[in-house]
Amino acid sequence: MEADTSDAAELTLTDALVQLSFAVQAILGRVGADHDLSVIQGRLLGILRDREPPMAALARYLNLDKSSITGLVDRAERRGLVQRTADPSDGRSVRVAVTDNGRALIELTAAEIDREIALLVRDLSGPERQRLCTLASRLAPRL
Amino acid sequence: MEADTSDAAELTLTDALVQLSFAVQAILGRVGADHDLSVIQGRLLGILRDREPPMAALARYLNLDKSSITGLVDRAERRGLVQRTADPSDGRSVRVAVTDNGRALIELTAAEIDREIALLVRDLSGPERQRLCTLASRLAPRL
DNA sequence: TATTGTTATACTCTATAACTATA
DNA sequence: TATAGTTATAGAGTATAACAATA
Repeated sequence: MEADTSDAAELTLTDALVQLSFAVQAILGRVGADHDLSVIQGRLLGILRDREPPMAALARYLNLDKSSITGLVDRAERRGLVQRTADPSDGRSVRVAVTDNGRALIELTAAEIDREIALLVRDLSGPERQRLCTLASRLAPRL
Repeated sequence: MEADTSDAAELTLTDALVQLSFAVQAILGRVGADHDLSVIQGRLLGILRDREPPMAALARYLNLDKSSITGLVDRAERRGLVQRTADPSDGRSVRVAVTDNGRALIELTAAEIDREIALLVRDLSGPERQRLCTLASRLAPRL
C-alpha cells in the first residue's frame, strides 16, 4: 500500500464540487448574517445590482414560485433595501429596483465576500487561481 | 471595441465560484426534491453515510444550533431515514444512525447527483475535469 | 458547574391553491 | 382566456432562551 503524503485526499469530481459549493455557500451565509441578510436575500440584491426586473422574472432567476417572490420582496422592501414600481406599459406588472441603501449594502457585502473567497483560495498559486477561474466560468450558467 | 468571440465571458474568481456554487446547489435541490429531500436533509444523510455521531457533532458538521438539529433529526426519523440510539458510555448523549431505508435513499440520490454533475461538466475535456477536480479538492474542507 | 439534548417561541423561506386585476 | 401578482395557509428550517438530565 502506498502512502498518501498529500494533505488532502483527492475526491471524486462530484464530491469535490459539492463540498466546494457548501464552502462557498457557508461564506455567503456567514457574511450575509453579519448584515442580517439570508443567502436568498443577498442573492436577490445581487440580481438587482444591474437589473430592474418584474416579479415574474425574479421568480425565473431564483427558480422560485411567484408567491415566494412576493414575501421575499416584501421583507426586503420593509427594510428599505428594494422598492416596487409600477410598469407604465403593463398595468399587471410590478418592477423591483434596489434602493440606495440596498446598493450600499450590496457593495459592502460584495467586498467582504471577495475577501473571504481570497482566504478560501489562499493556498492556490496565481496560475492555479487563473485556471480555476477559467474552468468555473465555463460551468457557471450565463444568467 | 474588440468583439468577444467566446461563449462565456470570463468572470472574476469570486463571481465564478459563487455562481458555480449556486449551480451545484440547484442540482442538489432538484435531485433531492424528486425524493422529497431538502438540501439540508440530504446533507444530513450524506454525513451519516459513514458516521454515527451524537447530536452535538452534527451541529458542528452542519454549522447549526443544536436546537435546529433536534427538528432536523425529528423529521428524518419520522420518515424512517435515521434512528436515534442511546450512548451507553454517556447518558446525556444521543447518537444518530442512518437506517437501511435511509442508506438506500443515499445511494439512489448520490447516483443521480453524479449524473447531473456529469452533465454540468460535459463541455470540459478529460484533462480539464481532472484539473478542476484537483483544484476543487484542495479548496474543499477536510470534514 | 458544564455539557447534552429538548421544548417553546418567533421568524424566514417555500409551495399550493384561490383570488384580483389587467391584457 | 391567459398572465402578473397577492393572499391564505401549511410546513420546513433556523436561532434564542429556558429547561431537564447527566457528567
